[in-house]
Amino acid sequence: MSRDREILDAAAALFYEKGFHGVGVDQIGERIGISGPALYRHFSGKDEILATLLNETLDELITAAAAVYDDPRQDLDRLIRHHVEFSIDHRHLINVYQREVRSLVDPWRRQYNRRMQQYASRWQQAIGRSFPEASEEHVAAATQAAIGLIHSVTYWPPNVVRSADLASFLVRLVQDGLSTLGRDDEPGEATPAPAGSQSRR
Amino acid sequence: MSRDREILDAAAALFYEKGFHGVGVDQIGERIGISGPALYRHFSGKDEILATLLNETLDELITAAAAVYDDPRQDLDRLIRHHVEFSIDHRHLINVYQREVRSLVDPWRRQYNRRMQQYASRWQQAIGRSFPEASEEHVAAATQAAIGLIHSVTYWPPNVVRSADLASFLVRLVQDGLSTLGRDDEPGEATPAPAGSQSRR
DNA sequence: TAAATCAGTTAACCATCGTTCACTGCGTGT
DNA sequence: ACACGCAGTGAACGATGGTTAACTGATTTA
Repeated sequence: MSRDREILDAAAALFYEKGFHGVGVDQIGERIGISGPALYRHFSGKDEILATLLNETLDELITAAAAVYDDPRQDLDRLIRHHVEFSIDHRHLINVYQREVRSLVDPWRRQYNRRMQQYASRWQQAIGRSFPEASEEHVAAATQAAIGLIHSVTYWPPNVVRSADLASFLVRLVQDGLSTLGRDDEPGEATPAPAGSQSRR
Repeated sequence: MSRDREILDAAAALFYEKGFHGVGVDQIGERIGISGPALYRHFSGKDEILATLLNETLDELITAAAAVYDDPRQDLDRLIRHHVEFSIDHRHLINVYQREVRSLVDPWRRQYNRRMQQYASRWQQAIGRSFPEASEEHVAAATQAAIGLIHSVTYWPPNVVRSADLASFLVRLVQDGLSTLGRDDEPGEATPAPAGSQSRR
């Protein structure tokens, strides 16, 4: 395995444990047997390590989201399943991404937000096509909700994650949540349950 | 408003923007007009500020989750709605909580994890009672998923958050997602695929 | 064989950060 | 009037972190 990869993996693991600002370059080096400033032979600095890490994740997500079937539902299902599996397999990468995008500095930050938005709009398209009657607003919200739900798996306690059919279960959860968009029961109270639960607003 | 409150609010806003380790005590003080070490007249240190912040959040969540109706579904709905509204109203607190629990140091950390687990098991109880046929494993996973989905709202882009019925929409999303637990279609493919939407090309 | 590049090392630099210290007004109670 | 505690201040300290510099040994290249 190349040194660059070793460094990236070690950094990913440490960022996951202590956060970007909570980890020093010495610790990153120590984990792979080299120490301290040797990292600067491979990266321009700590910032670039984080940026590379996040860009790699986005690369994979975006390319996997590119293929488009004819049937929108089939397409959406594919999107969901891939994102679920990726998020389970790369728990700490997704987790680092969520917590540390704000730690990116400005050369990379702008480009990053652009690409993330691009990925999100892929989702939004797939969801919008699958539920044509849903309002633009609801589709946008559902998009964020779906991705957010999947990402949340990176915060779950480990004993809950150790479940054989976790991936399939998560996929179904997302699908059933999204099915809200198919039912247009806009007016009235959302809760099917009997009266008693009061709602403000 | 008391000084303590001012400090806590300023810290919450800054932690939300730059993360716990990305913010200095000087910046916190500066935001409310005092500067630097004046904070130490009110808190024992930066750590205590974070701990107080997170404890406050948990206090409200736990006390609100205490009330128990007779009907489990009604109870669950109440839980969902409160958590949704709280998460929307206190976006940055929830966000800070998610990203920075690991930044807590050991006096507080242990106590905190215990309380959070307590809150999660309230949810798990409510969900388990509402869907008695679901397996323990699935109930645990669904609990994490529901909470995670709601928390994800704190990462959404602001323009998506600005939606009038966001709260109700989120509640419905969670309810519909959880309804997966009611259907025990373990074997076979998950996709229900009602042929209501065809792609026109 | 000699030169150049690569991938490390240790030491040092400078900035920043959390925290402590000595000190200062300012109300308040006696 | 006077002592006292509260809530500030600025300066200083020790630790740590990211980065740079000078140097070294092995491997590749001319």
